[in-house]
Amino acid sequence: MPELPEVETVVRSIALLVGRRIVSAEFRCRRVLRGADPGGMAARIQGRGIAGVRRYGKFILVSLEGGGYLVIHLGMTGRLLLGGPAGKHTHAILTLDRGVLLYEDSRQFGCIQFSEEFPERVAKLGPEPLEVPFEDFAAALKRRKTRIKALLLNQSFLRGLGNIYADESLFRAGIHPLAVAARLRRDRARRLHEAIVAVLTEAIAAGGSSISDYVDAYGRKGFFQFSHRVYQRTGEPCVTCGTPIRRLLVAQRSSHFCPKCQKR
DNA sequence: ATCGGTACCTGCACGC
DNA sequence: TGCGTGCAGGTACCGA
Repeated sequence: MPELPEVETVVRSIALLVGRRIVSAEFRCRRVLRGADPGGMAARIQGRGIAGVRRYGKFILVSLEGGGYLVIHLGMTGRLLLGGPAGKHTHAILTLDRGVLLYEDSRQFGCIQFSEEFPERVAKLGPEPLEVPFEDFAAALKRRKTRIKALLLNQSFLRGLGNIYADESLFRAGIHPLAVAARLRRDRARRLHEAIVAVLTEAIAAGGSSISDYVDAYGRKGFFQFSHRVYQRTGEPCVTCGTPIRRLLVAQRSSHFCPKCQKR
């Protein structure tokens, strides 16, 4: 679910947590702690103030007063909610000096971890797609022989794109998902760079895409799903030429494209 | 060093 | 009503 625009929307919706204090913490699921001890982790964050909330690709870093970070990834079905009753898939409850923050994740692909240092996993990510200069992007493309769709999903290439926005960007750039990255000519790389920026910017403005269960911290859905041109539109007519949208597997992920507008 | 494939979970839509 | 199948915004890990 949550790709860069959704995570950005969540981060903006919890920005008001800065300055509040974590009074107590409860962790109910070892899996989303990646094996850490629930009690020990709660003890380390209880009583600490929240100094900042930032997004790095699809990661959320909550920096704590006195040092250290809560490192949160929403996986496929993760949610951060301000208030509301805890449910079957509530794995973490942070009680604040004002309000409560819940972490829910039905598939448990996401995680919450505590790190004293800036986390290695985040440091290793590629550049932000909305910030990377075109020359850097083009040079990185040239070095990769993999298929462009797989590369766009690779977080060490760019951080934050997922299946929806990779497909939507490739459509807007007129590039076939199986095109080899290193063989893209400069003008096509330029179109792709511009398409990524445009798609992500529009999606953030729309509050992200709510396919099934994505909501922000107030439970509000996004509405960029109404602007998808190819993602999960298999068989429907291309908005540009009317050709039925096709689906194929690339790197084990569904890829949606127009066979006429996106030539190999 | 890079790849493609598989595993990890739960829930839902669908056909029978 | 229930059961089997396939699919879903994600990453980590394996062997080639």
